Amino acid sequence: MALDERKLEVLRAIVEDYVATQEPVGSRALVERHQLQVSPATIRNDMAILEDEGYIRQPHTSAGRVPTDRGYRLFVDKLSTIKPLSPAERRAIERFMLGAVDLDDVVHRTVRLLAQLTRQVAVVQYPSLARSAVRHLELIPISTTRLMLVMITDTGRVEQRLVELPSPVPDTEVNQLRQAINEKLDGVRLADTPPLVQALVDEADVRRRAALTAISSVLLETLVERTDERIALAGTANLARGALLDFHGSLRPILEALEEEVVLLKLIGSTEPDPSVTRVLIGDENEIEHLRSTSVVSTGYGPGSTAVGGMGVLGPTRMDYPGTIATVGAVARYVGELLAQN
Amino acid sequence: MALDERKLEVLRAIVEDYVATQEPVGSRALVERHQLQVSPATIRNDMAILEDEGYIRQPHTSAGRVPTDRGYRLFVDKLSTIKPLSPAERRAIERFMLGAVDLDDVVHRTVRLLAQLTRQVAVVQYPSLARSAVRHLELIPISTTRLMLVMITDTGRVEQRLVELPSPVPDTEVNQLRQAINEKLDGVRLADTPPLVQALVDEADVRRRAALTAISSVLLETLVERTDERIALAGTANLARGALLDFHGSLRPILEALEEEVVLLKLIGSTEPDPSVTRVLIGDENEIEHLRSTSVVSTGYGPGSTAVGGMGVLGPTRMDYPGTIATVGAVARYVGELLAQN
DNA sequence: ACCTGGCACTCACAGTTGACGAGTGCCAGT
DNA sequence: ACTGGCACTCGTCAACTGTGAGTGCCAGGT
Repeated sequence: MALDERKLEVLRAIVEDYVATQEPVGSRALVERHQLQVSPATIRNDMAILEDEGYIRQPHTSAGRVPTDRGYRLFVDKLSTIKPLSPAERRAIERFMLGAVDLDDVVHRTVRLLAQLTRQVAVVQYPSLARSAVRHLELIPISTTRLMLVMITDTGRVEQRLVELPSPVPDTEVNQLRQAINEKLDGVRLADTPPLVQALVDEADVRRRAALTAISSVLLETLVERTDERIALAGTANLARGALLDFHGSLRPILEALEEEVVLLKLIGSTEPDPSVTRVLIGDENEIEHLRSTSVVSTGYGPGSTAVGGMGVLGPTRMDYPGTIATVGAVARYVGELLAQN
Repeated sequence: MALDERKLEVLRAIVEDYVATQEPVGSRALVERHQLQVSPATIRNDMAILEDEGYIRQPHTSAGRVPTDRGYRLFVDKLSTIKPLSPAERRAIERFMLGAVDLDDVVHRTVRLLAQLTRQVAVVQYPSLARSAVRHLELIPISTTRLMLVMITDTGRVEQRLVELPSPVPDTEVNQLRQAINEKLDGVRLADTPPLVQALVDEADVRRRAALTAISSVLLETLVERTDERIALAGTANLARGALLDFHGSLRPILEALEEEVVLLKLIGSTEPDPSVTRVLIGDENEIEHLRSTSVVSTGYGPGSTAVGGMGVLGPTRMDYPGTIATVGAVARYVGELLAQN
């Protein structure tokens, strides 16, 4: 069932007006605000068809029309052109990100920037450990039977764990362990480390074996197996803006969902390896029940052409899709470049 | 103006009932639910006096009475006894905190635990760098002109910064630098490091001076001067629970205030060095304008008898003060013990 | 085949009214 | 010093009404 040119134009007009005004839009208002060269009655007929097809609906008789999730989907896929960022926005991105001192700082600034630019809730996943490679492993003696294991990845993440040694190990021995471990693991992607770590333990002479076993179990258990994904969140206050209309008043379930890191990861964690793709999930399409009244725009980011993490924003289905998509994409690209510089 | 015994009892009853039911409480309900051996009319007289003194007020004529901020203050200071935690709660604390792998994990678990137990918004400050001491400084060569500076503190915080060297430095030299720095700074409280760092630079022979200058400036600028306080937040969904009644509907300003780390630090950042003191800020007493309709219960925590950071919860002025105070105190003590073990 | 003006119809919304009841303050009596 | 009684206030709720926006449909025009 193909919709003719004008009906599509009507749908676009409805989406744009509704997003802007937040009020159901009627046939008269439509012909007035857009240059549709026909009468309201004609538009009404088109609207009736659009409603039959499920693209728009009436909140109640004698109200204007509102886009359905399906309508937004068609709009996003076929009717919208991506808005280029304004120079002011470009400058905002650079100014905001300048002077970040470490990865934590980068992630925090990014998430706040996104929230501010889109005026929505922003989510940024830290570079995934699973997709990072080891840059360096450091062993720092804390006492004779305790080591601090510090792992630095190529994406700038630094993780540290305390290792309890079964028996005292002298400093010189620690140095040798460090060297051995680094020789084996340097540059290896975390997901590929398990067999190498195992080999390290197996090949070690008896003297070192106990210590290496302790270290390797900490390494494998808390850094490799437990996919320790971290998340930063900002802009929840933006949810409260149109809460009454957008979420019929109850922010609670949404705020609750946002506190579950697992949920957030599902939303923006990129299964998509290509960071140049931006995904849009509209209302219903969302798997998480409590977020059925929201839309999510997300993408991956990374120093090269493969994503190491995801980021995105979440807002009411009634959102400015073209603008949001452009902003999320631009910020992700910028962060990717920033990461590439280290 | 001293209030006699019964009037205080009436105030306590009003606070308790109002906190429980969230509805203005009238004289009849009061005599029915509490064993005040007098008639409603008598209570009404007492109430009139309590109202004159500013401890309670009427939302409108012909409604019951509601405590004022001043009334809550009197209640907290004089009328409430601290509820001991239930065994279930004690067990919850232990179960929840067990198996934390690093400081990040401890802080995250703590803040979620607090939010869950009190059913309010919880805030936890990371151990303040300013109050921590250096346990170890590590220099990790990334390339010949780049070092990763990793600082580990006695409170378990690990911070890392990239240092750009003006000229290449060989690995052996890096080892000597590391040793020199650690000898000088090990165990020193961060606040006391600047003169020592300066001395290090001054005493260094010319060969090392350039590298040391680079390192010291990163150290001083981003770790010592910039009081890099970090904060974890959880339980914002709890705000939405009674939002309509407690905050006349607008969560927005509160959520906004909670996104400002500076604001949160003011709230719970302990100026109080003694972690056994629990502070309560009620409504008006709060400095931050947008949080005038909330109360904050906070305390310091630390491995010993001085606080290294603060934690607390924020909720509507109508909150269960005795329970909240007890919970915050218990969690803070538990975390303190946990930190002492490292 | 498509568009248009006209018209009857629907229905949310806002404002009004009145009954109800919770709660008070006051006073006279014990 | 407390109590019962009583008049009074005022918010809440439900029922009712008028208004206007917006629709669907139809008959007529191009």
